[in-house]
Amino acid sequence: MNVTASAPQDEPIRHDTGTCLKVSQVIGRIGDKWSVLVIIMLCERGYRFNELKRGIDGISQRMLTLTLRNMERDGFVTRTVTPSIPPRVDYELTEIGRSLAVPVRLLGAWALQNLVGIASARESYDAGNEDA
Amino acid sequence: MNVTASAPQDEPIRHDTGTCLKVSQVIGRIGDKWSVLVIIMLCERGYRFNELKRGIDGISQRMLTLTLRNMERDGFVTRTVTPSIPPRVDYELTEIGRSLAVPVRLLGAWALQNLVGIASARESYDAGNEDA
DNA sequence: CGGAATCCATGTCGATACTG
DNA sequence: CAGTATCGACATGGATTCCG
Repeated sequence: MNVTASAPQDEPIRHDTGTCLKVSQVIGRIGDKWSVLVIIMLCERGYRFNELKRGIDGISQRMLTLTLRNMERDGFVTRTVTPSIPPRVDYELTEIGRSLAVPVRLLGAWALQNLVGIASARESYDAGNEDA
Repeated sequence: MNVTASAPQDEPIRHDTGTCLKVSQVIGRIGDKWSVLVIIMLCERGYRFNELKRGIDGISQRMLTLTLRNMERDGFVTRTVTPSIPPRVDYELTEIGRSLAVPVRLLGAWALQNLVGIASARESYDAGNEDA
């Protein structure tokens, strides 16, 4: 384990901590509290700031701003300002953002299929440990 | 947006905040700092505690324990104790854990392909904002 | 070896208030 | 409308120490 340099070509897919760390970081980034919701919502079409805010139940103004800023920084969304009165700001997924949406939705589909299993696994676990 | 009940059957895949929230929670769970690394490493084969610790560069004993506990609780890994001296504890993915590994690896593959693009997007963004 | 317990620094997030 | 600024609560994570 811990192949920091390149693997010696004698194995299919090596574990490589360095690479996996980066992968983990990306997943950690979109794994924050709101990014996935924003991505999935923007899959449909572009949205304005307050549309997103209303669509994503429970998100605060602050967190929506921060989430969008991070996604913009990573190149996942575009931010289009129309300097009218009142001002109008539209967000939409970039090409890379849409490509990200694909595996994200796959993970989402997996989550949906396994929600019940996970919940019951937790129950069993918690039940088995409460007699400690 | 915000279809809490069922969608009015006139659209293919509705956004449904309630469902997406659960999805987001699952992604948030595996989106923590270490779970993905553990999952990917356990894909190869079962590992002992300290093997995992050595394989995942930078993880503390505490975080490995917590991560494994959470994954065990969700039913992703099994924990097998062999009460020898010294004690031996083996971890391996369950069936559901292996099925989770599939979309996780897909997301990982996406991350690998887009690492460079993301990095350069950040540079552009940071460069464009430093004159503010 | 495989933890559990404690302590502490930092990060994350929500609520609130203010701005152009 | 679409933010920014500030604050405090809470969660996350690392270091260290102790235990069976």
